[in-house]
Amino acid sequence: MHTTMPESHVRQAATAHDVARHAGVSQSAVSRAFTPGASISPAMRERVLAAAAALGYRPNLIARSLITRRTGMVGVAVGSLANHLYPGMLEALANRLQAEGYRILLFTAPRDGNADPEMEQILRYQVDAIVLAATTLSSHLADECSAAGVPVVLFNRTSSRAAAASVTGSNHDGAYALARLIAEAGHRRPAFIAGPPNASTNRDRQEGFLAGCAAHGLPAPIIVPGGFSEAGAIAAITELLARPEPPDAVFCASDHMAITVLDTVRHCFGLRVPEDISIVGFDDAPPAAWPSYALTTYRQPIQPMVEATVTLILERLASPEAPARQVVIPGELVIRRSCRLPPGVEPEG
Amino acid sequence: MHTTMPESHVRQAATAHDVARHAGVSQSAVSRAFTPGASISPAMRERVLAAAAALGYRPNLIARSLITRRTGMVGVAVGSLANHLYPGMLEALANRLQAEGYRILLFTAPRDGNADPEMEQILRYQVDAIVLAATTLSSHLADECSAAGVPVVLFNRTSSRAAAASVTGSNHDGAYALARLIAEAGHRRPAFIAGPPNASTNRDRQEGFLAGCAAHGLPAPIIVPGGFSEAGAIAAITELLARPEPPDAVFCASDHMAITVLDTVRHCFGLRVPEDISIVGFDDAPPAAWPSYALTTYRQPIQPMVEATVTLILERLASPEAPARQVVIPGELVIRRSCRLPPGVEPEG
DNA sequence: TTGAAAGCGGTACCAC
DNA sequence: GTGGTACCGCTTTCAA
Repeated sequence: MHTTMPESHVRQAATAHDVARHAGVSQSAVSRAFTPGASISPAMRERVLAAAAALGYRPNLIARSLITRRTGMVGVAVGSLANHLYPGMLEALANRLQAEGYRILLFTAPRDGNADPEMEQILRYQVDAIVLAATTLSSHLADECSAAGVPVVLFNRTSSRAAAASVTGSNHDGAYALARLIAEAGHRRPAFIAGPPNASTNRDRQEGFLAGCAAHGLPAPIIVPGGFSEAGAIAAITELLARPEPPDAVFCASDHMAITVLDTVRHCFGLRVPEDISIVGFDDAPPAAWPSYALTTYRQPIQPMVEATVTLILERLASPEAPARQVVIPGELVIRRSCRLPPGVEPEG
Repeated sequence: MHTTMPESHVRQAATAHDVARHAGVSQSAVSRAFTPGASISPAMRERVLAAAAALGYRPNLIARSLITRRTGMVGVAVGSLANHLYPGMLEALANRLQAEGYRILLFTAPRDGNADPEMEQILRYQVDAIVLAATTLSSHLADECSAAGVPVVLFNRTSSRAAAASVTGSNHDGAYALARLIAEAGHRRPAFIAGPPNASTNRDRQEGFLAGCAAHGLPAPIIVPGGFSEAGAIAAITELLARPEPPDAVFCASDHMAITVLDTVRHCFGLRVPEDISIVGFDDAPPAAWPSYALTTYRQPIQPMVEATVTLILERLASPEAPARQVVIPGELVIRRSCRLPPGVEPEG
């Protein structure tokens, strides 16, 4: 003999109304019981909570958002997760955002380019903010979001438009530092395997590298496109090594490409790194630290970058009228063993 | 003297009502214009669409979901993305789901164990379905979801409870096949570096490996816990190599651990692989194929697994009463160079 | 085909 | 502190 249904499958979910009836109180009271800091007596809250538990009630956050105008969802657009920098970033961002009471609505930019129709959807979901972490996404999209009044933070890229906030590593300075390291280690023929020309991240690294080479007495590097992809990187290094005067130091615009290049150089061309050729990357993605690679690179500190991203979001949510800030997180040179060392310098680890 | 605001920033987003007024029609008409297959004349639709474009109207999917009872969101819970199998899985799943008109609401299980409070949130968001891809999440959670009437699919794990659908690779058979390979290559002292004992995936692989060893004349393997983590894997291999009779073949319960073990064995202990010791893994995660590792492993085919996951979701959404299916996707042995070869067998690549 | 009106499940303001 | 009620933005009967 039982009074309440024995919780069978697929019952219609209990609503605040059901709970109110069950507890013999108003529906408003139910709402208050689930609103931290609302004006409600302990006795009442107790009573409501008991009824809620009995019915397996769960507040409908979607319905709530309709009136509060906050969904608690942050749209995150990522390109390929094949770049080893992004899985860690995504996980850290999700954790940090969860701690602030937000969840990630994830959008992946399809390979074949045009992500705009999908991005249109992201706005229809009334996300509270958007993080754009795909180098390939048009900045037109960022404008679209800003126009819709949704705060946008560009992660690991910038935009010429002032409306978008952004968080990046020190791309220019990092690449400059790598050029200097290469010069001081006595290399004479630098090369640069580039990412997509329209990616701000790639552009800044290229500029920094060229400036660094020039400043430290190196000739202008050979520049070959690699497109931030494995296939592109292989094609690029193959072309470089086919030259009559192959480079003695190669800077890859991302660790992802650098790892591929390292493997290719060693296992396809039988070269020793760094004795025959030095390879450096950018990011300090996890595999860069693996002993098999021991890649010399420039770190983009994920945790601080994520931290800054969340801060920017919260800032703009609090005061939408404030100007968008562009934050640059300083990185650091990580000297391992894939690049010849200048006199007196020791690798880490 | 203007009638409509000149679209400045942060205007309140236009609603269907605004569009209706602007077009001089009813709000219902606006709704119909944006509902494929609704009963509306071309002229009317045209008129509404024009007004919508003029106001920058975007249908509010959240409000819609309140009445349709479909949010178009699928909750996905992942553990650490450090396991290289998951980023690819997540990307593939997001793409596939997007093609079906669904987006991913992402939840990450915090390191320190208890994910239940966060999981409670996932249900409050009224997701249409849930994918559990974290080995560490309690299956109690899966029950919770089923009880709430939300279809659940376990990815890369199973549960003893019948309520949850699941998709896994052929863990038992794969591990069995690896044991056979090890035996036929002439090894005599097998070891197993295990994952968490309560993970179904680990359990199945262990059972398969033990069975395979027994069936092919090998002694029972030494079993050491590795916890699916890098630190655990290092501790495990260190312990194994300190034994008076160290193993000559080590099966790691995941590629993630196998990669770490390979690096440790080579760079910390100065051993040659596979001449001094054979290492095999499970998953065929991307780094397994990198030339520096050339890891012999058993493939879990991500694409078919994701496909099956989406199919299961769609199935259960269409007929909630149908029994939950447990799908096993067959894998295949991937023979590379981290394990000694049986006579006559050639590595791939 | 079209418009009016009743909700969907909550929150917030209003008196009491 | 509590209950009543308007309303968030949309879909969906129901008549016209």
